[in-house]
Amino acid sequence: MKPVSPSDEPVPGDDVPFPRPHHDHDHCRHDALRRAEDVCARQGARLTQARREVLDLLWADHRPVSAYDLLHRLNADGRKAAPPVVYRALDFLIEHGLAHRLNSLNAFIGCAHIGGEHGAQFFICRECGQVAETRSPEIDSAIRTAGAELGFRVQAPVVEVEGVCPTCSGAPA
Amino acid sequence: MKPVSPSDEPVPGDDVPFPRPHHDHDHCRHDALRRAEDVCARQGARLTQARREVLDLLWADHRPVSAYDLLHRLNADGRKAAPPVVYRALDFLIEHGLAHRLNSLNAFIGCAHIGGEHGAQFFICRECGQVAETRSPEIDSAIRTAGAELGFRVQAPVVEVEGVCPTCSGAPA
DNA sequence: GTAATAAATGTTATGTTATAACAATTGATA
DNA sequence: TATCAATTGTTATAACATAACATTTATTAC
Repeated sequence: MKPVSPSDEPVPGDDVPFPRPHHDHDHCRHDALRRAEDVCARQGARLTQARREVLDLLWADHRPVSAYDLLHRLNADGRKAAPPVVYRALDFLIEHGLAHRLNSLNAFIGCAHIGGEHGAQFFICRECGQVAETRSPEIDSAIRTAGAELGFRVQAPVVEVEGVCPTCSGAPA
Repeated sequence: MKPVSPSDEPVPGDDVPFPRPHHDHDHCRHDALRRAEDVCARQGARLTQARREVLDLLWADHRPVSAYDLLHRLNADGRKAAPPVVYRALDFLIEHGLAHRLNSLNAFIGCAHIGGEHGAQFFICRECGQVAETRSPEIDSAIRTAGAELGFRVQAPVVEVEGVCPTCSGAPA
C-alpha cells in the first residue's frame, strides 16, 4: 500500500487507499468541493446551496451516511427540510459523478475520484465503517470478461466488498 | 457460452448462464428443492413448510422477487401472513446458502449453485429482469488482489452487474 | 409417555428508506 | 420584462425491514 501525501490528487486508475487516522481531512473536503465546482462548470450544472451542503456533509469523514442522517444534519440548524430535499441533492450528485450510493448499506458517500461514472469498487470496513474507493482495471476487466462469456452486455458493474481495513486489522477494536 | 442441457447439474465453478426462453423450468424448481433438502439434511436444519414455500416462490422463475411480493404470493390463498414470516424464511434460506439478497434491487433470488456462501456474482438484465449467477474465480481473485494491495482483509465480496442478457440483446424489447 | 427445553411461528406495532404529486420560487433566455 | 425551465418547498404515502412478545410445535431428557 503506497502512501499518499496530502497534496496528492486522486485520479482515475489510482486507488484511494484507506484514510490514515490523522490525515489532513480538510484537504479531502476542500478538494472534493473544488472537484464538484469544476465538474459543474464543465457540464453547465448548478451546484446550488442545498447540493453543496449535502456534498459537504458527505465529506464530513470517510464513512457512508444514510439519507436520513444527512437530513438530520441539515436540520441541526433548526430548518425543517423534508426527505425530498436530500434525495434530490443526492440524485444530482450521483448523476454528476460526485457521490455514490452503497447498496449494501443503503447509504451514500462522496466520490473520491474524478470522472468515470462506472467501474468503481468499494471496500467497506466492518470495524470502523470507513470506505475506500478504487478503480481497478483488473476487477473491471474480469467482470467484463465473465459477462462476455455469458453473452451479457455489461452496463453498470457494482462491487462492494466487506471486510476489515488495515488500521483495524493492525489494532483490532 | 456453453449450452447446458436440462439434466446438467450446476456446480461451484460453473457458470449458470442466462436461462433460455423455453428451458425446462420445472427441472430448475425441483432441483432447487432437492438441493435444499440435501443441505438441510446435512446441516441438521429443518426445511419447514413456510421455508419450503418461500423457496418455491423464489423459484417461480429466474427473476428476483421482493419480500413483499413473496408475502402477497403467500397470501394469495387467503392467509394473513405478516412480513416477519417472509423475512424469517429468507434469513434462513440465505444463512444456509439457498437464496441470495440482491442489494441493488432490494430483492431476493434462489441460489443457483451448491455450497459456497461467498464469491458469487450476479448479472442482472435490465430488459427482462432475469438474473444469472456465476462463480468466477477470476473476479473473486481480482477483488482479493485489489484488497490485498490496500491491506484490506476481504470477507464478503458483493458483485452485481446490470446490463442486457443475450436473449434481450438478440431480440430487443 | 411426559415434562422440560429449544426451535419455529403468529401477531402487533413500529422503524427506516424512498418517492409521488403538486405548489411556489428562482434563475436563465428571448 | 415576459416566458420558460430548473429548482425548491411541502404534504402525503409507498416500499422495505425489524423489534418484541405471545403461542405453538418439535426435540430431548428422563
